[in-house]
Amino acid sequence: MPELPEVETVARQLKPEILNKVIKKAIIHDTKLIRLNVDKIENTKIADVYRLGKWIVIDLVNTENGKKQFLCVHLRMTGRLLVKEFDHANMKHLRVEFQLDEGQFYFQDVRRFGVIELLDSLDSVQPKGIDPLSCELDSKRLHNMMAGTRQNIKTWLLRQDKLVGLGNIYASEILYAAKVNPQKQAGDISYNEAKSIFTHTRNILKKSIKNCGTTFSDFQNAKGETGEYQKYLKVYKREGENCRVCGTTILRIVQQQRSTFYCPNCQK
DNA sequence: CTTTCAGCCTGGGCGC
DNA sequence: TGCGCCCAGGCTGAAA
Repeated sequence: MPELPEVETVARQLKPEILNKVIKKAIIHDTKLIRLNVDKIENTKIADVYRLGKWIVIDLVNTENGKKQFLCVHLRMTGRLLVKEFDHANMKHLRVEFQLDEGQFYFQDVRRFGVIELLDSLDSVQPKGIDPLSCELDSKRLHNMMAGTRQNIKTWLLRQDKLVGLGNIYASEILYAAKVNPQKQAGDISYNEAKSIFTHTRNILKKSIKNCGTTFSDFQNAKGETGEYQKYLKVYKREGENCRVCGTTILRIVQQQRSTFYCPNCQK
């Protein structure tokens, strides 16, 4: 599922392919995407491409009047932003195509959870939480943020108003690496545990970005390729298999309507 | 204020 | 072969 490393991968790959090109036309194939105002996007030059939380932001400048706009894309579950050439006949679930002065890019989404909209301001997509890769975050701040909350730590890690960018895969992987039981209350996390969670969050996200993210079934990067980080997953989707450290059977539990995978021996 | 939870959406996999 | 059912999960908005 697109979490921080997958979104970062798409933004990084997309940028050199479309930077400084001009959007000539957008064709919407899915009427659910009414928030995208097609007329206003014509003749806008792509000034930048980057990640903001789990959003991909494309800065646009109108070539006629200089007006700035932001094309914001949230992949949610199955969304893809693709720049590769397409055989249109085989292009299932194509939602929007953007025709450039040179080439094109596409938004494809099987399950239609994805969001794509043209905004005058970034206010509505500005993350409330802190980016885990930001230099503003450290162990002490993370520990302070958890103080007083009764939610379990796994659910807390998914809160985008606290940390931006973690999803179900990395939350399980981080807690396994940090040897913290996912059912523990966030408010009961010790400083040393918070420190371990902080360190492993950074390391896991960075390693996943290096490997172009995780692909379980749907994720593809901007060039239509899968990620590689699934090779390194220790607990996610490994229910019933053995822990690679101690051999104990990996468990699956449900927290907040979401699967959590963990080793009951390593994570006490 | 905090925390919980149904619903959105589709395709794949399973049991019968 | 096909039908019904369950599962995957990021996020919103309403309820508790």
